[in-house]
Amino acid sequence: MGNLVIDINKLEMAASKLRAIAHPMRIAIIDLLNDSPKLSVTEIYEKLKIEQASASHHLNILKNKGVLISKREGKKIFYSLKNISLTEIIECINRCNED
Amino acid sequence: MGNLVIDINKLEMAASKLRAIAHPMRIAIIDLLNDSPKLSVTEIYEKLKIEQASASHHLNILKNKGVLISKREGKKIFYSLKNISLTEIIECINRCNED
DNA sequence: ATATTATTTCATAATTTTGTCAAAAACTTA
DNA sequence: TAAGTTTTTGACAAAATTATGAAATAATAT
Repeated sequence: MGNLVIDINKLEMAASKLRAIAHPMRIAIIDLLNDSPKLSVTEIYEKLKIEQASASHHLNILKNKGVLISKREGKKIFYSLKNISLTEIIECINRCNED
Repeated sequence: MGNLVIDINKLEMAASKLRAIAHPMRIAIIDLLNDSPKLSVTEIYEKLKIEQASASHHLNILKNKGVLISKREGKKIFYSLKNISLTEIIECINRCNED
């Protein structure tokens, strides 16, 4: 009785992951990466017409939340959607939205 | 190409729902309601030792996000977990946390 | 070393969330 | 109707979170 049924840490992780994704510029980044297997920071900031540092910042947020992965190849660092990818996330969202 | 795959509205709804739940006092409220089928606002604020208005605000947030439902009976208004309840939410969280 | 690419840090601005108070509303009972 | 409960609402300031831009730093390739 009265025992905490919900793990507040997991909740906060999930909430912060969704919050991270629910941002116009980051949606745009995810959208770009949904069409290309991988893109460098330069490609991303040029396509989206934002500053490099800004792109890096957003990419880092998405990486920290486990949405993206990065891999260096020569000079550049390429970002990709983490394999489990969007369909899983979207399924989760829809589940959360069921009323 | 470049078409928005994610519905930003659904994302924001899910994010805000999780954010609503991921709050210590609201977790406590959900926890209380997990043990009782229904509780009045008075019962809740007394058990949690918070102000009535504060309880009402939190309850309203949870109700707006579809976590709780309310029903008037005589003088009092009783809140309950919305039937789909916690197991669904917890499953969703765990899904979201899969790495 | 130099140029390129990306990250990190820092300051600051903007936004969101919270808590509290007082007033209003909804309802019941006498 | 008047008086008493119970709950909601709105307004406001404090606190916390998030966003943004500029400059410094790091890592790599040639």
